[in-house]
Amino acid sequence: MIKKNKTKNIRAISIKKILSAAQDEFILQGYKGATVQAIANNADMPKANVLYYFKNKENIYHAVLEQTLNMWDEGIGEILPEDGPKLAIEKFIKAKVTMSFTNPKASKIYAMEIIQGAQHLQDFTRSYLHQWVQKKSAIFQCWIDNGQMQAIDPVNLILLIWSSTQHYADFDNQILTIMDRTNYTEDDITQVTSFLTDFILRGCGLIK
Amino acid sequence: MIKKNKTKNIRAISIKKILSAAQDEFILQGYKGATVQAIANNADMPKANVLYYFKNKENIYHAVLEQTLNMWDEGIGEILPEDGPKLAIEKFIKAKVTMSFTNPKASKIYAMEIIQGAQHLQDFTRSYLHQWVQKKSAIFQCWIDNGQMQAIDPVNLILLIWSSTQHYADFDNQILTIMDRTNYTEDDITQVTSFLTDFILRGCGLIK
DNA sequence: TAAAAAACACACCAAAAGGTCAACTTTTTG
DNA sequence: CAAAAAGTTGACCTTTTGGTGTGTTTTTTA
Repeated sequence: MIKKNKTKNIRAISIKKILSAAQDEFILQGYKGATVQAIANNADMPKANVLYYFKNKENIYHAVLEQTLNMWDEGIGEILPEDGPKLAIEKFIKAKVTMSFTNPKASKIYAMEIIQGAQHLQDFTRSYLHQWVQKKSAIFQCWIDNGQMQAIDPVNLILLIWSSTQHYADFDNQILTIMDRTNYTEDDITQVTSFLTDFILRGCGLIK
Repeated sequence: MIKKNKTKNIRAISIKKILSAAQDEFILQGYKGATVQAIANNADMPKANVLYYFKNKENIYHAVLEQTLNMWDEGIGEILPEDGPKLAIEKFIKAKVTMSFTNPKASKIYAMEIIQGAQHLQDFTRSYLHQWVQKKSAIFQCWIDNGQMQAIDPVNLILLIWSSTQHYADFDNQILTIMDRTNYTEDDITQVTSFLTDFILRGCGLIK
């Protein structure tokens, strides 16, 4: 039993190393540009060993993508009817900003996949997204109908929150260049959260 | 003289065809994934002919990138001190939204380049951007100091406008999936412009 | 502790792709 | 109209790279 854990660990650790190395490579070089050899070097193991754990490059990418989608899913935040518009938006923005700053790589992989036409994304992922937006839009619409917030198109609002938060992850290079810095600091995350929260709540007419 | 124009035309037309084909390929496949052969097929000419006009693949990409940056530059819009905050922001948003809908490909190429670490972008481009933001921020700061608008961090404001407008180009696939459609319509551009203009002006406290 | 299973790793192969070359055609020039 | 310049193209070469095969070592099992 004790020994069984050892190989399980070897497997788990190896896969983890490979996926982490692969994520970096896929971001930097794109799907085709990332070579199995480079991933192997990055993971400190021979190429054949990488291909022992994953049949081929596409499987590696799929695993990275799956990991990414899980993170995206976890970090998407929740919009609950009982929270009301103000608190719900605050929570939503905070979740997304936190995600962007703590896991920019997942955001980048996802962004590249979508920009390139979501060639590797399954249909169910797409319909899942569609449904998510549908459901959350309905909640916003309720609040609008109840007079809890003014009439603002919920879909466009969701898109704006997504784009403005994810931007800090996807375009970190550009933003850091603009700010004349090399890394985000702990401060940035709170600073950006408060900027976006204020701005968007005001845009929604929920604060003055 | 007349004859001279003929070859000039051949050249111009060929280059145009190649760059257009290349842009599509680079978006769909990434830099490494795009093959000269595929670009040639797409442009309806043999590979050797493509390489007659451009020494190598990197040069093709550089030409596409240059074209992209020029468009980005033209479409960036202007922020003029004499316009005052309200009109300036309106113009800025309109320019960016129009760009996103009429030339999504340029936006995508640019986005991918930045996400991947701007490996092919010259330093001067980066410093240019830095200066642009610096200059425009100063104008916003002036308006704030003059009491023409409330104190909102100009850099984050510019980033929000960039991200929220470009999102419609870069993530068009996702957005269309969410909306259950296959193409943007003429209407979308005006609809999005008015949504973003209202929302952002309200976020800036420039309208109620 | 010995056999089986899992992990490791070198050497190799075949296909893909970037790029060159040399011959040929069309257009321009004077 | 003839020579030069520009454009076209198939064939070929070389490097890269995804993937396999085979033998070895380590770990598990009973």
